[in-house]
Amino acid sequence: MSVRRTSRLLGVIYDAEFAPLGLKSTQFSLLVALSLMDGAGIQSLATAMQMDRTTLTRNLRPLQSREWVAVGVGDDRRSKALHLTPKGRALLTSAMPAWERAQQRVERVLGVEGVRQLNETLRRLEVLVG
Amino acid sequence: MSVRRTSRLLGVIYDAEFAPLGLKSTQFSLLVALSLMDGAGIQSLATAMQMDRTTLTRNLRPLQSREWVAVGVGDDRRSKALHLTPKGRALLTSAMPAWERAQQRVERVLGVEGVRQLNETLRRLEVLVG
DNA sequence: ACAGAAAGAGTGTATATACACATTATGTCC
DNA sequence: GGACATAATGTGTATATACACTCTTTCTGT
Repeated sequence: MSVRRTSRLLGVIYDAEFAPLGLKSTQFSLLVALSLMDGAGIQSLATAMQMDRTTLTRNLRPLQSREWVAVGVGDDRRSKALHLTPKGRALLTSAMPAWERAQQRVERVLGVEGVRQLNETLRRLEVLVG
Repeated sequence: MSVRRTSRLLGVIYDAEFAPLGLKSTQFSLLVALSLMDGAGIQSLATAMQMDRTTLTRNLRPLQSREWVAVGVGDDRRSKALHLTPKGRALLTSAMPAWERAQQRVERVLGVEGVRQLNETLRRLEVLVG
């Protein structure tokens, strides 16, 4: 349960930096992923982010209504083609400093080695779940 | 975001063990806390678990409807007195082996040292927020 | 004793998460 | 080329999370 609690606490740290932009940490990570996978469908993006497909569908909604993300029809008409809008790209750019600040707050406490260990732990757990 | 993903992954691991009991990992941790703080009010339990008061209020609902937790009026009539029911206590007992199994699955992957490091990392992050 | 501050808790609203089931488009096998 | 499997998504439902606002009860200063 410690991890769960920590997840909540970290959410607070990042959200505090993002709040002035009307952005949440989960939304930020989604926008980052999208900037790296422009045109991707829902399933492939969900897989890349290791989150449930239906969760992603719903997380996209606030991003659509704020016009940060555009959802088109894919070549395969079953699928969607997700794109950052210019507005979304601009927001992401302006959010980077906030992200940096939060990141540095965490790194100052854990140290570079601590962050590395955390990621190593995460990788091992991923094996466990598949 | 690593911590957030780790939190989700661990949730999956524990929930898989608890599922046959109709129990979720968040609910388990709430029942454990309550077994240690019988008669506590909402604010004090929320503080102990480092979660938002209003979140706790709502997390109690499914536990009440399943009759695992009873909510009475406190001496101070503004406050509530939270208690595990006999049914809740029995469930908690029967859930312990499932918790052990999940715990061991994690330990087998991370090692005792890995688990120690993870807890150390989490402790440091708490300082950052708390 | 009474007015106002403060404490304990609930509700409205919005987001995040995921399982089971439904829908629609595509591919495959005779 | 049509029946059937499969793939990409969406929806219904339930839980988890938290901020802003409200309500009720208790305390406190005079």
